[in-house]
Amino acid sequence: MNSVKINSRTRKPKRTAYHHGDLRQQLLTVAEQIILERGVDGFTLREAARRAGVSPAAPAHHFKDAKGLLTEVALLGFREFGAELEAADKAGGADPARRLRLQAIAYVNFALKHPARFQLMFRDDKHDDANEEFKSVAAHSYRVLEGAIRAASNVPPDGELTPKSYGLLLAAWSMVHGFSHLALGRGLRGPGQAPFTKDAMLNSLLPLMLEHLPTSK
Amino acid sequence: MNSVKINSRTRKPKRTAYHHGDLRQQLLTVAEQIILERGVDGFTLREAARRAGVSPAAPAHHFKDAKGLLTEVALLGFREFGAELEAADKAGGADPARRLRLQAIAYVNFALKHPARFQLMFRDDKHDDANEEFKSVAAHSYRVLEGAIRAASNVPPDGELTPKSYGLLLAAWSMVHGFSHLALGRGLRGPGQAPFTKDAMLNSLLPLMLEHLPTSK
DNA sequence: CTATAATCTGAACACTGTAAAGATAAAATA
DNA sequence: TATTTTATCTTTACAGTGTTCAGATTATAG
Repeated sequence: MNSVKINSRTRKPKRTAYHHGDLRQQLLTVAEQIILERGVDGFTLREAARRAGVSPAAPAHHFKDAKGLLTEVALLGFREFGAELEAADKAGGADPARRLRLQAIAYVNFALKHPARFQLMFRDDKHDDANEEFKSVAAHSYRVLEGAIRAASNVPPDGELTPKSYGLLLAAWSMVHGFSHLALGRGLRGPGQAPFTKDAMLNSLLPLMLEHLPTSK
Repeated sequence: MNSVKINSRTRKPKRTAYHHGDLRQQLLTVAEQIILERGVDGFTLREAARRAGVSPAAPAHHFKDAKGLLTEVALLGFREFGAELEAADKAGGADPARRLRLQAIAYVNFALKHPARFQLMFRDDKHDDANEEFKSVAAHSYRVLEGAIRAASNVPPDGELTPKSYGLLLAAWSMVHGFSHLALGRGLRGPGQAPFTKDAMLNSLLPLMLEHLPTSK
């Protein structure tokens, strides 16, 4: 018969070996599944341990505590988020308004595609303040946005943002961020109180709103 | 000497009477204090009971569960919120752009003055979906904004919003909502990573952003 | 004055995060 | 290879949580 690789850990098998072998990574994986299924606040460390097939105390050897684990998940989220913003920015070519618009779409697109991850990323109370890498990765996403604003406002990369350009940045950021939050909540309702589909929000509502995305100098 | 009213319940006295007398109201009061001190997720029902000087099981006689209590707090928040939006709207007189701008300021002002309450109000997972009164009160705030949008877009009170006017509504709402969220988080930082004061956010940053608040038809 | 209903307590249960001490196995060293 | 060291995981335990249930107490209605 097929000889099966001993200790092949694909899903969540009842582990036979005393050592897991890949616990750190698997905890990150199941943590993401849990917050997707149960929401950010539905996450529990014990449930994560359970899904990874280890005891409740095992995660402590890989993460300081529950917050530490979630910070790491949020960090990974910001990595992907920043990369997608950057890709959108590049796709905008030399047109500042287009760069900004494509970034805005990428922003909301990410939020709708990874709702739990996105919500976690902006839930400060679930992050470990002391994690410098997290702060650095999060700051990178900010700088991608700032780049497009600079281009739109003719502010050189080294100089400080002018008040006016900072106002533009705040307006654009707040707009996409607020829309993402509203879209992920229960507040946005269509006619007859029916909730919008994600598709409708992304392809109908968002374009309507982006008509009002400021791009001026 | 001064005769003291027996059982005068001003703060959190060790209650002598078996019945509290005003438990429902006091639970609402201490709940608001708790989320202010410890954040929305720092709230526990047992702590609320402790502060009210009753047993952990007592709140169940006035609220279905912890969610029920928080829903009530959020409801009261929306009452005040709606009233402040309405006042701002009225103060705008006959000028639609001014009505919108004053509402925007009132929106952010409320968020910064009552951070915990505001965050609770928009944390769907902490609300009881079945509470019709909550939904109704929350919807009222929405309609205040909608009113100003109608005025700005020349849409009569009975007709449906046009796509364009709905885009305007989404843009304005998202902008103030997103700004409020960012302002209450740890994301917004000034030069040298120093956090902005609430005063700076309200009186410097917000006006800068509102330069880009759309008001067109 | 009595019966009923509202209100609150105490004890219990099933959870939670995390700490401490010990078991196991892998890796490093001799 | 044999032994020590280190990393990883388990077991046990503790304090805290929300909520339920049976009973105690008091207010209210009849």
